[in-house]
Amino acid sequence: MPQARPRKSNSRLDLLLDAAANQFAAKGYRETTIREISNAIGMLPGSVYYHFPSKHELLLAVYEEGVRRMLERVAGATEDASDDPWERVEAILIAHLDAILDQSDYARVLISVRPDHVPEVAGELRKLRDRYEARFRAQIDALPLPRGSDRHLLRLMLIGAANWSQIWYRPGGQSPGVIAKAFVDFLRKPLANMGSE
Amino acid sequence: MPQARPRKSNSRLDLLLDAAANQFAAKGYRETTIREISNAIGMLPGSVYYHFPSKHELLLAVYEEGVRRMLERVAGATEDASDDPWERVEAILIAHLDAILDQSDYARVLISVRPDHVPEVAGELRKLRDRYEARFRAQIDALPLPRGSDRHLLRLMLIGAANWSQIWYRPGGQSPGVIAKAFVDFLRKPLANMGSE
DNA sequence: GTCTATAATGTGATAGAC
DNA sequence: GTCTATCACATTATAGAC
Repeated sequence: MPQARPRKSNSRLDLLLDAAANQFAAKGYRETTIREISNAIGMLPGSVYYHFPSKHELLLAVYEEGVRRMLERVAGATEDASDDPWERVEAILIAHLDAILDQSDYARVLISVRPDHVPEVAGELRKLRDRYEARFRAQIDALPLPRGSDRHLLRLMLIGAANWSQIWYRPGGQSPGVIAKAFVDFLRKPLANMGSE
Repeated sequence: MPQARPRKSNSRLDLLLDAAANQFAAKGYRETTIREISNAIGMLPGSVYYHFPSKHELLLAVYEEGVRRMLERVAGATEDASDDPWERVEAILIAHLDAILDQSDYARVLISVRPDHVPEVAGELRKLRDRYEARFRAQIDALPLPRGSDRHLLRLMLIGAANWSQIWYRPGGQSPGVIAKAFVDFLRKPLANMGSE
C-alpha cells in the first residue's frame, strides 16, 4: 500500500476512495462489493488491491479521511461563531448535520457504518469516532449549565439525535440548519412552562 | 410458509425466530448467516426454508414480532403511568430504552437493522417502524408546549437520541431508566438559566 | 418438520503479464 | 498502476428422501 498521500495524485487513489465512500454511504459496507466500487470509476476489481490489501482496510481509509474532513469543518464552524457558548454548540451542530446529511460521503460513512459490524477493524473505527466526538465534547463542556447536570448524557443525547437524523432525513424537507437550531433550542429553552413564546 | 402462529408451537418455529432475532441483534443482518441461525438451535440450514422462503422474509418476521412486543410494552407503560403528560413521556421512553438496550432481541433488531440495507423488504420494514412510532407520537402530542413548538422535530430528537444509545450503551453503565429520565429532563427543564437546581 | 446433498451464485482476494 | 484471468471459499437456496 502506498504511503502518506502525495501532493499531486499520480494515480486514481483519490477517485477510488471517493467511490468507496460514495457506495458505503449509499448502501452500507457489507452491501457494497469491491466490484461495484471499482467499476464505478472504470477500474477493475483486481486493481483495488494495489491500493489496499483488503476491503476493510479500504473502509478504514475512508473513515480516516472522514474524521479529517469533519474535524476541519467543525473547526471552521467554531472559528466563525460568536462567543456565546450556546451559539457555538449550535454552530458545531449545524456543521455536523450538514456534513452527515448532505455534503460529504465520507462523513456519512462515519455515522452509518457501525464499527462492530466490521470486526477486523472495529477497534480502529471506534477510536476514530471518539477522536471526532472529543471535539464535540469540548463545546458541551463550555456550556453554563445548572449544577449537577450530566454533561456526558447531554452530549450523547445531542449527538445521538443528530446522527439518527440520517435515518429519517430527506433532501426536500427541513434543512440541516433548521434541524440543528431546533434541537439546540429544545434544550436551551424551557418547554415545560407554557406560553413563554 | 405456515399461517398465523398456532397457540401451542408444534414445531420449532418460535425457537428459530428467537435465534434469528438473537443473531441479527448481535451481529447485524448481513453479518449473520442462515447456518449460524439454524446451528444455534441444532437445526440444519435447509430446514429453515420450510418455515421461510428466504432470509429477508425471516428478518421481516422478526421485525413484525418486534413491533408487536414493543407496542405491548409501551401500552403497559402508559397504563401504569400518572396523568402528567411529561411523566407519561418519561414512562414510555423508559419502556422503549429498556427494550432496545437490555430486554428484547426483537426490539434491538427493530432499531439496529436499517430498512434500506435490506432492499427486498425495505418498504415493509419502514412501515413497521412507523406503526410503532405512531404510538410514540401520540404521547408527544399530548405535551403542553409553548406555541409554535415543532412537535415533529421534538419527537424525532427524542426517539433519535434514544435509539442511538444502542451505539454507546454498555450493560455496566447508567441504567435505561436513568438515561430516559435525563433525556426527558433536559427538554423539560431550562438548561440555559444557571443555578436553578 | 427435518435432514441430506448439492446446485447456483456471489465474493474477497491472488498471480503474473503488461 | 492497471489489467487479465482465476482461485478459493462462503452463502443463499433447492430437490427429494425420510
